[in-house]
Amino acid sequence: MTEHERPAVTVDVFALTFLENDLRVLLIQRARPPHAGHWALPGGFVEPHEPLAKAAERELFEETGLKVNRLEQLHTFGDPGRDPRGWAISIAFIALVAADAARLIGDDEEVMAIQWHPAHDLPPLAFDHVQIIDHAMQRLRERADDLAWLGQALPARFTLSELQRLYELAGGQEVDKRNFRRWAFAQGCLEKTEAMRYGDHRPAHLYRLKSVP
Amino acid sequence: MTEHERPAVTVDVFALTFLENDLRVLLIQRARPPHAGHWALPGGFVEPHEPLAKAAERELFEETGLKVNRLEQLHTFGDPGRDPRGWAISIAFIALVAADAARLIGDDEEVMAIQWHPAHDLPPLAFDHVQIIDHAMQRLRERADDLAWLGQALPARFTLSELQRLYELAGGQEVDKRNFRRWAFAQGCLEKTEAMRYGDHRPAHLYRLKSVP
DNA sequence: ACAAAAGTGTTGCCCTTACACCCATGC
DNA sequence: GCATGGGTGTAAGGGCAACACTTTTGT
Repeated sequence: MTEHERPAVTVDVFALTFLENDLRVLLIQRARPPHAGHWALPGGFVEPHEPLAKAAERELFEETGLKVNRLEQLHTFGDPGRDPRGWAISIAFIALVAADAARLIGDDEEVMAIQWHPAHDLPPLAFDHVQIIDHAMQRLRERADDLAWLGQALPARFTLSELQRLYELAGGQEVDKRNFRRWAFAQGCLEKTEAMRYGDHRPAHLYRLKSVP
Repeated sequence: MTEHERPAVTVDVFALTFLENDLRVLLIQRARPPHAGHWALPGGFVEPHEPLAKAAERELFEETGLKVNRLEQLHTFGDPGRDPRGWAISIAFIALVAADAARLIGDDEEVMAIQWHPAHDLPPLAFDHVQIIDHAMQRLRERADDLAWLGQALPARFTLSELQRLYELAGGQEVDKRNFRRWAFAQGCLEKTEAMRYGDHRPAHLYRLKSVP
């Protein structure tokens, strides 16, 4: 097995949240070449004998301070030329996270800045990360009606209007309010809380996801 | 980038067909260690700067003589210990192929035998290939009602009963004949041919998939 | 009082499901 | 002529989509 040339192997993480009424992607600004100054998905080299999901979890935490439980494998990218340093393949993961739980304090010299970027207004990206994000948004569309999964992008408590807006952005189409509410309740993963959200107008009931062990 | 230890990177192909009224998986018998004598999915090392799908296509052809156009990426496996030779990750692909188009004449000294194995009666397998097959069968269940995709496992012309049997095996549940036919036609990917299949009993009309460019 | 978001039911339609008998051929 | 798989239609029920007005708060 030693006779074969080997590629560098990395993991990249597409982390998505719902913040300020919009879908946002977690990006870091690279401090060093290649692509110094450009924005990129958090990620890095897999360590020897490290499970891939663990590597993704670790890199995400090192670079952004974000701790995530459920990473889902998305796709593996290995096209020639995707990394200017040479032959490299990357396993991409997708995670939905609550933005309020995130401090975003990285501990990595290679990172200049960390930011939740609006998913539909992205800066120029390093490597082939545009492709990775395309795949991820596609996956999001396909799984939008898995409410228990989608809801992970929301804070612990949220209004039904927020949930609906998230659902519409993820799925790529608008839906009727009453139909949505009926459908959402029927999914059986919502729990009404006593709390209300007070704001500009009529207060809204807050809901949370039923914890699924 | 040179300072990192690198894993061996391979591809494996789960090729499925519908043969003798049953789902069958293409397996090769390994001629050399590790796991000499055991059956395994076709696959092998990715060559430097080779696109992953190309590598899978090439390895499948070298080991089994099977040419396949549409390989779909399935999942990437990288758990420690999955290869006794050391750190290795594998990108698994899934392909549905018509068995009649397959000659199964490999050109590889490492392969002792090639066979379409009944998917529900598999021999002991090398590496973590049981896991890969589990994932693949899961994917099959999820996509069973994509008829244009599923139909690739059939020969160029087939009867509706064959299609239904394939559908039931893939999806894991039986369906009513009349309902299935109505639904299958409604998918819009079937074309009736003039030909009939003559056999033990009343002849059956043959259908084919509409070619999707 | 008015602007703005929260909240709430009913109806029609289509799609899905359940279900049973005749037909054409080989032996 | 009989055994075997091929082939066909209908009716009832459930789920989905369309649709508008009242309520509650902030200003």
